[in-house]
Order: sequence, then structure tokens, then C-alpha cells
Amino acid sequence: MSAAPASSLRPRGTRQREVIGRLLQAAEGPLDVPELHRRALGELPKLGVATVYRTLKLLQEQGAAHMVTLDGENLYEASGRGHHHHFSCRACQRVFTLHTCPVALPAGTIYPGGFVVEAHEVTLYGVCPECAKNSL
Amino acid sequence: MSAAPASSLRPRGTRQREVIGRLLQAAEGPLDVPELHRRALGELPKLGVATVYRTLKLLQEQGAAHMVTLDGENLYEASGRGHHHHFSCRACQRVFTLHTCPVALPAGTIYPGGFVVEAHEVTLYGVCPECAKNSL
DNA sequence: GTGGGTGCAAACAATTTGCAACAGC
DNA sequence: GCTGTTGCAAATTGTTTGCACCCAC
Repeated sequence: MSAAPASSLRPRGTRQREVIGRLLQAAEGPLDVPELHRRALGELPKLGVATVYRTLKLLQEQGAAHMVTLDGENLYEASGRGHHHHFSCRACQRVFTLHTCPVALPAGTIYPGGFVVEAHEVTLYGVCPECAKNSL
Repeated sequence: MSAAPASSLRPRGTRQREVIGRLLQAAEGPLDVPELHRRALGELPKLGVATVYRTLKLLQEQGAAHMVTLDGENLYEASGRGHHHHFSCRACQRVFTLHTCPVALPAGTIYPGGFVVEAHEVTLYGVCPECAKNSL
């Protein structure tokens, strides 16, 4: 292991971390690593995938980003943009972010059977507005 | 490609498919590939992982099984056991099957924004009844 | 100046595929 | 017997790690 700074050390501010973090923030939805890397290459032509992975791991440890898995594919998105869920369009394959939540399960809710709910994740599958229109 | 039978051909009934399918049906919850393989080895000592993967793909194409991803890990479960969701216990790591659904989104529902919902998936995270009791 | 960070390539892990032997139908 | 299926190993794909050089502090 060479990266992983001990918790007592503060990570340095580097250009690659700044760029990767910013791109994640600016993204319309969760991105997969190849896509994130591709976008970052625009500003840092020498950037290696390894750095993308290392930075994502760092961001996750800091709670600034997190991973979502959709259809077996790992995607990353910036945290702190409020409670939301995802919609996966089976026509165009894109993943959208939904800001309305279809469940009422505040943390601490006791679910039937005695399950203490601390968080929930919802993914909707179907056809996005755009594709629905095109298939009419 | 050597497996993937054309849609016009019906898959043969082999012992490995029977066993894998039966184990999936009998499972208490979704299983990962190594675990499914391990269980199957009890009846088919020569079974290779490749066959497990190939059979799972076949079962998924037939709609008899499907994959769920939890915490980045791919698990498989038999279909047709009714609408249900999953609960992941952060204490014991186990995955439970929940038979009550916290959302009201029948297929065909139009979600705010114009998203046509065909299916949904919900995963709850927290502490299972057993672990909750032990931590009191 | 020094220790963490980065790029690159090799190492790993998970899943897929080629191929010859084998088994349903 | 013909054709799909399996086991094994090699090949892929996605992700992590070792290491020498570089840069933020």
C-alpha cells in the first residue's frame, strides 16, 4: 500500500484531486470510472486511472463521494446534495437523479419484523421522458 | 462464444442446471457465486465456477433468476417468489428478504418529471432484529 | 527538504471464453 | 449420432498495488 494517508495526516491539495472532485460535483448524475477519467483527461492529459480510483477512495473516506451500483456497474457521485434516488432508463441506458422520494422511512424507523432502518436506497427502472417521447 | 443457445433451441436439462436452480430456490436469501458454487460442490464435486456463471446467465435470460448488488457485491436469487426487497445488516453483514414494500409504485406509474416507472428496487440498511437485541 | 501523491506497469480478482471431451434427447 | 454442455485453462475486464520520480507544504 502506498497511498492511504493515516487519519492524522491531512491529504494534500493537488490539481488532480481538485479536478476529479469538481467534475464529480458538476456531473448530471453518477459517473462510472472510465467516463470520469475521460472527462478529467481534458484538463490533465497525463492522468492515470489509478489516480482516479485512489482519489475516489479518498473522497469516499472523507464522505465527500459514494458509490452506487446499477445493473452491476459501479458509479460514483458527490455526496451532500441531499436525499435523492436514481432512475435507470432501459432505452438510453442513462441514469438520472430523482429529487422526490417515494418512501417514508426516516432513520430510526422500525420495519415490520424488528429491522432498525438507518438508511434506504431506491432505484426506479423504466423509460425516461425523452425516450418515452421518441417511442410514441 | 460457445454456450448461449439461440432462442429457438431449448436448453437441455442437465444435472448441474437442476442442482444450481434448486439451490437457488432453496436459499434463505440471495447468494454470491462462491457460496453457490460451494454448496453445489456437495452434490457435484467436479462442478466448475464457469458453469455456475453460465447457468446463472441462462437462468437470468429465462427470467428464472436475477442479480442484486449489495455493497458492491453481486448476489443472485431465484425469481418468482413475489415482490420483495432487501435489508442489509451493517452489524452481521447478512442480507434479509423483506416481504413488505414501502413504496406504492405500480408498473406504469408516471413519476414526477415524466419518468415511466416499470419496476423499482428498494434496499434498506440498518441493524437486523437479532443484532439490535445483542447490542442493547 | 521531506513525505505524501502521481504515472506507469505489474499484480489481482471477478467473470468470460476457447476447446476437446462428454452427455442429453 | 448430432448438438448443446461441461471442465479446465487461458483470456478479459475492472480495480489495486509497487516503485521511482515529482510536487505541495
